[in-house]
Amino acid sequence: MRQSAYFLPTLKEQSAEAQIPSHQLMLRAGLVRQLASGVFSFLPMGYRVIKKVIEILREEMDAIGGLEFLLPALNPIEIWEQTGRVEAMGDVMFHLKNRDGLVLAPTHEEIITYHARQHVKSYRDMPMIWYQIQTKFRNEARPKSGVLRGRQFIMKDAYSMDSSWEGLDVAYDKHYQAYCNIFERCGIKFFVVGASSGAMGGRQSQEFMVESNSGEDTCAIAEGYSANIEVASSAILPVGRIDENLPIEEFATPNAKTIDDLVEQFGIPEHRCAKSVVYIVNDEPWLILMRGNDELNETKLQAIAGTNLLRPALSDELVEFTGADHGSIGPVNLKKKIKVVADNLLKGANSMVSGANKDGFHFKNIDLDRDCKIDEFYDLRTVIEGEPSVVNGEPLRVVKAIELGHIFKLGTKYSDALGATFLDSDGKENPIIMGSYGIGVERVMACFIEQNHDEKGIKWSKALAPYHIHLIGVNQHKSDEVNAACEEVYAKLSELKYEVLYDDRAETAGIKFNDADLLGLPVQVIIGGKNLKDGNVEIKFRASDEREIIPLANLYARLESFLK
RNA sequence: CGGGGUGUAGCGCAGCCCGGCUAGCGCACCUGGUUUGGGACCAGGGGGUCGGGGGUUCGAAUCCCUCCACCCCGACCA
Repeated sequence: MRQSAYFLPTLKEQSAEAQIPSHQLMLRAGLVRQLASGVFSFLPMGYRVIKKVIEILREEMDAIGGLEFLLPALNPIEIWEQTGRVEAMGDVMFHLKNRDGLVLAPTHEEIITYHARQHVKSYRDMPMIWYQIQTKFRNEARPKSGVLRGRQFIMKDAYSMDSSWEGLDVAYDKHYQAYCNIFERCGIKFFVVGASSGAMGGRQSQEFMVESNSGEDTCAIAEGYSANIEVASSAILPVGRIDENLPIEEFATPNAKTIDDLVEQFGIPEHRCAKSVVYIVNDEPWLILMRGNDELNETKLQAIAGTNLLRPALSDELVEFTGADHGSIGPVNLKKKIKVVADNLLKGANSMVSGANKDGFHFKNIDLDRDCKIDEFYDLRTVIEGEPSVVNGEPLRVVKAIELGHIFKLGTKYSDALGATFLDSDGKENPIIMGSYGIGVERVMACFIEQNHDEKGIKWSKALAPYHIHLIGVNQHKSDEVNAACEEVYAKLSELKYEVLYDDRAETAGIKFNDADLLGLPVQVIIGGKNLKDGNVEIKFRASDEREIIPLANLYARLESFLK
């Protein structure tokens, strides 16, 4: 492709709008332009990268037996009502204003299940893997970070259908391996974490993550262990018992509202404090007891409660249920009998301090076994950097990460809701057992750039590069010899089927070099009078920024050995 | 949805607080000339509803009201 006839609007100056490297570089290198908040146009060069990503996705999905569909973004709302997800999605789902009964699909479990119900009627019809690479619409409350969180984006979404749970395990493992292949082929460094299934429903799920300060997720990782902070646990020791088990005693704490206050004013060790919070879970109050200043992990609470309809109680609710306001709540002498759950670290603990359910007072010497009734114990806390890993005690690192892909064992949530059943070999009707697997296409592109750039621009891998070779004529419009050599090399490279971008513009050398480094094609072939008079050309490898000056005659062999 | 910020030529910005001649600068663009291996130089030129609406004023990019868009932090997030 001749650059003189191409549309590649590179920018010398940086827009203040773009805050993260991938967003800045996608704008500067002429790959994308923003049309509205969370909505991007892909320009020809950027779309070539998208197509490279898509082709890798397609090859790897086909390799595990996936069948490619193209499902509509416009969906009848009735199907979504049958699975209860109109409510679950809430504002995230786009609804049309001038046509009742249609929504824009944020994902496609419902539609896949709908078609499966029509045609997958026997255990002999499975296993099946159906996938598509298609545009999703999500009305994000706050789009951000360029294409990383958009209101419209391309997703590779796949769905497995099996007649047995063992079959689901097989399909899940196939996707796990396919995803590893995909990200390795793209040249992205990633890790996999155990994750929460969120509102998707289902059992096991894992996320494919890229460590990045631009990420919105937080993960705890150590050798042999990695988990989303939403589900991560650690081997930190329980509070336990001390020998001196004194009788429970009330004491005045007029100026202590927080655990920190108790620690400061009364010298109580932080881990001997039990913090109480009240949540309204499905309209039912739960008192939740946590150690010291441990943070309640709401995602874990949602998983335990089996609902995401929960919220912290309001002040007047606190008084109604416990008898006290914030800062004086505890598990002993609750005004009303409400459900009490506690973090595992508090199991069997004694000599604890907690609120007395009377404003301005706390109890000390609480023995959780003796003085109050805890209904259930769960892992409810959010892990903290440095805590020992449950695998081998190594300290956990807590890092920010971008979610690139997510695989779920859905189970029968959607097949149950939509009545997608099959007959097994005994002639018995069963719901189809499903899995769901997604990769954000733009995120793959952005994550690659996050990991592969320098101050001058992008450093594309061969797999994702929009073109492989950047042929640069240095002042070729002033030299017939240079121009002739460029034209000859361009013709030859085209004949050899290389993907070559030929910068034949009448621009100065500096502009061409800087544009080339910004765009970041893997190899630059630089033809100028300086070297050409000795029969040489220069090649520059963008990833390493190494240069070689070689005889023109050797160019093709050198390129073949590099790009092979 | 709460908090903060921004909106002036295609892009990046100044001017606004403290109202006042024809609204500026850099880049880009057009014409002519000189240059030519890391974002050249000279000369000339085109391009503006100062985000929209309303108000105050002799006079508004500038002050007030209101709406909108975009960015950032938080909440939320399959």
